[in-house]
Amino acid sequence: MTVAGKETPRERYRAQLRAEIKERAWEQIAAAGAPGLSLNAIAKQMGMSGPALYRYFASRDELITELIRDAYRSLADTVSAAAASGADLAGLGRALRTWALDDPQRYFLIYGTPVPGYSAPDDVTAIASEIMGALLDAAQPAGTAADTPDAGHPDTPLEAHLAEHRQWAADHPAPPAALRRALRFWTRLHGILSLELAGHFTGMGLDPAQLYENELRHLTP
Amino acid sequence: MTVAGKETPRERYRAQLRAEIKERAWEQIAAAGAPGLSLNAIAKQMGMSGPALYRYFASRDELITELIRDAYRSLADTVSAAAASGADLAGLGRALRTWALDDPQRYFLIYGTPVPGYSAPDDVTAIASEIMGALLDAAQPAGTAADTPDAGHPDTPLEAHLAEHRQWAADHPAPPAALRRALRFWTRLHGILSLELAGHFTGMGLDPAQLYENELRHLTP
DNA sequence: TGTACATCAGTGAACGCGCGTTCACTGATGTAC
DNA sequence: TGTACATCAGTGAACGCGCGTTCACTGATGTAC
Repeated sequence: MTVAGKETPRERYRAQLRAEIKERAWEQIAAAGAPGLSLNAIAKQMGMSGPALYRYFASRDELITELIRDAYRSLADTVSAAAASGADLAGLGRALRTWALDDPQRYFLIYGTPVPGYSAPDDVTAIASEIMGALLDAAQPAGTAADTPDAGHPDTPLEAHLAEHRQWAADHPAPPAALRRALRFWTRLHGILSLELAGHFTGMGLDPAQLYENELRHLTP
Repeated sequence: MTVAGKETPRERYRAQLRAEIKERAWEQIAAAGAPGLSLNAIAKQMGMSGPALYRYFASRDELITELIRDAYRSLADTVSAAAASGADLAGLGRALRTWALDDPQRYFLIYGTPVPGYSAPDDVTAIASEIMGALLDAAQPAGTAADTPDAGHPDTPLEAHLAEHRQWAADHPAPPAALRRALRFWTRLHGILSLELAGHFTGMGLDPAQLYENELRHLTP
């Protein structure tokens, strides 16, 4: 960071202000959810007039799109960092939960209720498969059949399906069993996590941490 | 239905119009998501003026609250009906998916991104535990230790936790293993389902139905 | 069966608000000679 | 080092819009005698 290089003071200031706008945007989203995001409200909170923000973002939609991108990026970095530090699947799972609890609305911006008309920018699919790639790296060593002769051969219809469509993991060359493991890891943890973040377990009097840890312990099969 | 009884024509008309307002509300939610729900827009679509709706709902919030209640009720009825017709856990799972696919935004109104300030009305927790009760009924016969002498004794910390806090299932007297099974059933299927409804699998080129069926097949452990 | 009254559905005007966005303009900051 | 010009951040007024909600009122429907 702080490469400075060709960065003029004006560019630095621009980047700084863009960053502050995003920060305030995240605060607003945390306080009222993404649909309540308002450029005018952000401007007011920053002590400037509404139209001023249009120097930094072409429209409200562009700002939201950027926030979504940043959310994906942040999650990918978190997962990759955990994987790089030698964490196993369970470790990645804990990193995921920590990241989600850190800002629930950021999690929901990625995995929450979709807005019927809107669809995420194309380039986030690349980041999404980067995330799945990190999961696959961690799923592989412990993969059920990773070191058996048949490692590359699917033994269930689902594994066959997954092996045929590998775009979601940027054509990662993991054995089918690992593909299945990684995907199941993701869907199961998302199940508990999204219910936790929405407060459903609290309403039921249950401890989400215990449910989550228990699910982590049963990832192998 | 059609009990008529003491129902005056005026009451009948009122009930009918209330129902039509709700129908239009669901259409709007399906088209633009819950945050885009507007009383004025509903009125316009029904060919009447905005203020007219205030004869039927005290406020926008009251309408939404009612829709949430109806969504819970509809899901509870669906699950109960499946259970009553002798479906096993997998059968309930398929009923759940059918119900969700029938109106994704209705599913998200219950299980989707929470609005930071808002909390669901108190009485829906009763319906929520009715749902869990139906799951437990179906989870019990096939419960791992349902007919062993130790049926009532938890054999994991999680089962102990679940057995101590049974409010979420209206104090249903199921053995701990069944509690764990039912809860896991719910969180895992919700994981796949919510990702499917949000379109994440489509973006990945995967077939949600196969993932779902595969997960259903692995519910026993 | 007919009249007098009460109930209630629906209207139209109005209030106050906040939204996204555009536009012409001021004033400060940087660049070129 | 100083002047002339271009760049660009930010302002304030304005546009058009839709929102939730209130209020006084009209007109139809039901009720009581």
